[in-house]
Amino acid sequence: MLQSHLFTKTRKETPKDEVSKNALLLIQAGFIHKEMAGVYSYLPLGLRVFNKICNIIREEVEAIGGQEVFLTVFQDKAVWEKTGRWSDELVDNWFKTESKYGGQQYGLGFTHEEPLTALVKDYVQSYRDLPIAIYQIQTKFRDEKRPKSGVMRGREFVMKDLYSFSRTEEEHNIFYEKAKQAYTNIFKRVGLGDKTHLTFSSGGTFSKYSHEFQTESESGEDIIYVDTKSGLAVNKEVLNDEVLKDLGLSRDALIEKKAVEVGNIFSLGTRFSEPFELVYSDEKGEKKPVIMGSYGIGPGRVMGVVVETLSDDKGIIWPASITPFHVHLLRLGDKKEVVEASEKTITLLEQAGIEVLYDDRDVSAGEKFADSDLLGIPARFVISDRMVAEGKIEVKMRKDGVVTTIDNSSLSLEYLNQLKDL
RNA sequence: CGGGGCAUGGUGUAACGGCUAACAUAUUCGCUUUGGGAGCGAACGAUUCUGGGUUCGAAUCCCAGUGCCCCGACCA
Repeated sequence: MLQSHLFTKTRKETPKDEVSKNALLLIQAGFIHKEMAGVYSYLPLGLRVFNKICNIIREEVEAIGGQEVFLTVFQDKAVWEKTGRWSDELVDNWFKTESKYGGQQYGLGFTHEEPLTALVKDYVQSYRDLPIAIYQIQTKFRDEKRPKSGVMRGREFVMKDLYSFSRTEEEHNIFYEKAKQAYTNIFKRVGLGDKTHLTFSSGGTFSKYSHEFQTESESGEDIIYVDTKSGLAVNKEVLNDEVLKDLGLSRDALIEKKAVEVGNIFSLGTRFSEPFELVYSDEKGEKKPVIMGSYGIGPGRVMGVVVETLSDDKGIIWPASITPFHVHLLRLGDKKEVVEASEKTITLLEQAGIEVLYDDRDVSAGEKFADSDLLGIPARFVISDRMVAEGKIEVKMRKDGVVTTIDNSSLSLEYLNQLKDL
């Protein structure tokens, strides 16, 4: 990709109407664009990161049997009245709208338990139809009283929401554990593994606990207590002696941390299957309620947390798994030999399946370096007069700043492949 | 939703109630330059958030609205 053609631009100054690190950097580097408070558009760079996060989620969710669907944003009032959740008293963050012709009311989905349960009822009647796990990656709308922290808490945001439908408690628990593992894998793969803790939180009506995935961050709104030994954590909301005893944790070993909730898994029991009469016939022809669970991750929030957690004072630092490009190749000067060497290297890289952002712009070296640091692509290649004369390429790693020079002719496939997996 | 703050070219800022609203950056053109946001010259770019009011005169003072940020409350 030619940087001169890339639809976006870095800014020298940070926007004045943002304070949070994630929004400051993502806007300054040209990944996102602010539309309104709590509402952000994705530009090409941001979308590439976003899509990579979504694809990692897809891989892990499908590995445990999830099947992707795409439900509607518009919500049917009648469906939500079945659980009572159409009510503005019960749900305070609905956005609702109506047709200016018939006056028909629509809700803009803030979650999708109701419509999906209603939908599944049309397709599940027998024990043979179960278990199933259905997920989507979909825009949600929540009328937050106060959007804040950049992309971390918006009025419009995308969420991966997965719902499981099981025949029995035991079957549900098996899936629940798989989901827990899948989530652990996801956060590890996007580069948040070290700082993300499986956290016990309140469970609601149908189970004692739910589990949150909380990433340590000063920008977080939650307080968690991390057990230094196991890495498990307890949300402050549920921390008491009984809980500690339950979990076999000692108060002395806990460390208080601020954290961001990046994922959450929840046993729903029959909370939704009952009002919708979602039942199946078992082997004996007896009707039984379906046991449900729900599992959410916000890919945009994940992107924000990665920026919060991994950036430095020069800019963003992307993990290779979700970087918009694997390599940022800076061409210094426009001498014929330099251009040729650059293009040759790009061909080689792209043949190895490496995504390259090629800074072909006619701007000063300093500006290219500064932009490169800001954008945060993990490996920076520099091809200049000096390098070409020596038959070399300079490689600098964004993460630790380590600079090496490699022989132009020795770009082995092995070497290149590791750039995709740093 | 309660409290506080802010609103000026695309972006970031300046301007005692008083000249043609200034500077930087970005953008465009020319020349020079190419290893850490380069230099010189020129050009483009604003209904000072909106609506009222005070005043001979308002970016500036007052009122209302809107938007944005922060603190708090809230957060399946």
